[in-house]
Amino acid sequence: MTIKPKVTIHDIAEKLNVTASTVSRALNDNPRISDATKKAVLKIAKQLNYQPNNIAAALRNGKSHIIGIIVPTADRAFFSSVVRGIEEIANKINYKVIICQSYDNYEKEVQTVDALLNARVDGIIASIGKNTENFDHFKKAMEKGVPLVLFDRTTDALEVSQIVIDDYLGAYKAVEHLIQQGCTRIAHFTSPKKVSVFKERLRGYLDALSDYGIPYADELVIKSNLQLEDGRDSMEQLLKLDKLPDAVFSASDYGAMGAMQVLKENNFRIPQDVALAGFSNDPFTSFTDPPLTTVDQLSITMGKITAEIFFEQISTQEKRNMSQKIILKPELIIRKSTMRKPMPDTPAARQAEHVKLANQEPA
Amino acid sequence: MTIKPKVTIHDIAEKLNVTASTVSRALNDNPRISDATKKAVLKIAKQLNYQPNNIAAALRNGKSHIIGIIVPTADRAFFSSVVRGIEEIANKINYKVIICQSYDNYEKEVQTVDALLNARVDGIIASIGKNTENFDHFKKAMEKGVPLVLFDRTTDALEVSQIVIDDYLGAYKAVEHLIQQGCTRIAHFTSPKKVSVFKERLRGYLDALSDYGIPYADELVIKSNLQLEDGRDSMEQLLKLDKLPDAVFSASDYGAMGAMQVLKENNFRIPQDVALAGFSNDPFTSFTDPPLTTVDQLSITMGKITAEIFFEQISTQEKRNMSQKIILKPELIIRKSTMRKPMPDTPAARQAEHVKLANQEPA
DNA sequence: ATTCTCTGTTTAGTGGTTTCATAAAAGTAA
DNA sequence: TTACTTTTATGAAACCACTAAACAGAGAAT
Repeated sequence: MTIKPKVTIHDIAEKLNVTASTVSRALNDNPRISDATKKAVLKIAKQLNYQPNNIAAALRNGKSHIIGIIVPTADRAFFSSVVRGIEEIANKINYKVIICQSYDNYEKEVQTVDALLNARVDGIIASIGKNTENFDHFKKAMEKGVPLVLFDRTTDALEVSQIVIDDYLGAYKAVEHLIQQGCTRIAHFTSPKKVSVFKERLRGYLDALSDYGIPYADELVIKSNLQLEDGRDSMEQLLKLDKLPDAVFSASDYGAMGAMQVLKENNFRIPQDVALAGFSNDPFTSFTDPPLTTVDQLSITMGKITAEIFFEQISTQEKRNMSQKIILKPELIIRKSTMRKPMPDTPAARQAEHVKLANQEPA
Repeated sequence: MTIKPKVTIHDIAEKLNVTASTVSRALNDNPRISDATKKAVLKIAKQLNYQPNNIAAALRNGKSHIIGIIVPTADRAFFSSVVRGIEEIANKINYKVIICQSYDNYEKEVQTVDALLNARVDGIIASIGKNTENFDHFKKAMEKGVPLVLFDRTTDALEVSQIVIDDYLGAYKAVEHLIQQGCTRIAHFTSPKKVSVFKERLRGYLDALSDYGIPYADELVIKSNLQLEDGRDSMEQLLKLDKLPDAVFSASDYGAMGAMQVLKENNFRIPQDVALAGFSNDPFTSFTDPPLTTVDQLSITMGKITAEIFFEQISTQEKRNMSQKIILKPELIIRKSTMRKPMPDTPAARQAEHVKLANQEPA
């Protein structure tokens, strides 16, 4: 493979006996250049196989046309969907996205923000790590004039736009649904971490119980990391109670899945003996048996809206310092794991019977 | 938010009464600068809140320390895992990754390569789109001296390093396992597309049958897009046959899942009546009932190896033009959907009984 | 006295973009 | 037609922030 020599606008200029500035203007379709010259430049550019150098332009313009995304990990369904949504919007207006993973590690997150500032990204879109309690690194970005937008895992400690879903409402809807299905002893799996999403889901759970006059029982709220194993452990703990729950609302789908496994291993019927609901609408939830009722987080939508808000903000100078909080309404996806009563024949009910996933093809 | 003024190495230089080059060297820990000067520079840099400008350095050095990744879509489990693996390695050596989606669209893929060349990425890692049959855009990148490495969806038409899994072997293993479980009429779901992975899986299926003396039956090989719905349709088609199959090996997990749904709706027992195996080890496969036997594609490993090969290649001049093809051995994940005979008590068997997913936490 | 070594400076890029200047062409008013 | 203004099309040079090759001066070693 012979590497072809690099060609710059100066090479084009030389060929045409004009200056580099003329070539630059011609390539940028500047109205002050005659059509004839533009055509000639374009022709030679093609002929010489000219490749623009964005880096040089970025240095001069102070804009890289690149934005940084920070997520805890790139391969979790929710985050990869958001990333997909962001890239989709960014791509349309010729922006590129750098993706960085914080692994929920505070130091890594700090370093990442710094690395993105070094790279001179035009802005940062982030979902804050689970262990982050100090936000100086994000403040630093803002002080440097780098716009910041947060999604899902956000904080009110920063004056920035945030896009979140209403975790409280999602949880409330789920628990309300369980109550309407006749459940009266509803357990809840939550996290001990100080992450707002879990606190909100707990609040939704508590309020729904209280609104429907169902007494709160301390032993029914179990804290864990909400992974599959934790869900199993939590369910086993519940099975040791004198009075068994007749429903479990887990703040995560994985937790609910662990509970489902243990229930089935112990020959409980779902939902007749114990109804089960999760949170996130992870792709796997539609494939369990029974399919798992869960709360959809509108991940792709969240990515697109996040990107739209972001670009709106960086495009107009006035909006640069405006911060807005967008709260998406999550959707309760009712599936068989909670259907103790026959559903009325609504579109939603039919949908619940026959679930399919979009946009998933084999590799 | 008041935006602080930008500070450059010149500002630091001025403060210390040295030149910018001295500052530059000091910051890069160049041995020609005395420790005293280095310390002084570092101190002032910190004091002035200096932020290095990678773009200027990139322009000067001709290296951006950014690599581009092109995948069909970023939110498919397999690809997001690979991306995760690549980012992980890249991050360790201070490289950033730009992620781009081709949506399996040829024109988009061509544009994307061009955009990455404009961005002056130090290399490109790509998985080729399903509809791409001309590779000139990749050749162009190589001609410009931008290293290219392909993974999973690759082509032999380019002289580049490729990292793939042995689809043939994976399929062979799956079918062999079905045969060993006593299945003799094994159907196969495949794709009509000219993508090598599916052709290889088909070849593995055929060879396993032939090696074990099982006759090939044309009506048992069904072509489709391999999505969930396609799997359902294909299974329904199979159920209309006079002689039903006693196993289905689908070239995709979604296809297998569709089949599982239809079989359960028709009260067939899995695996006793029909055994089921998929391909990809998508996260959902461990949560179906019964859990689905499938072929693991080692996605994170593939990402890491791809990144390692890539960086090895760009770091040493001699290796730049060396292309190697790495074929990973896929692993057959045996789960209940194919276990018609009791398993011997091996570690693998115990693992199949009790599956858990790593690194999956709630959002 | 000569040659190194150490530490820094000078200078010249890197590839575009943009401000300011300018020559030629075109338009306008007397 | 002449004199003056305006417009059009382009050039020259500065600039963005950093880096590296070539060069230089002081003190140490030979």
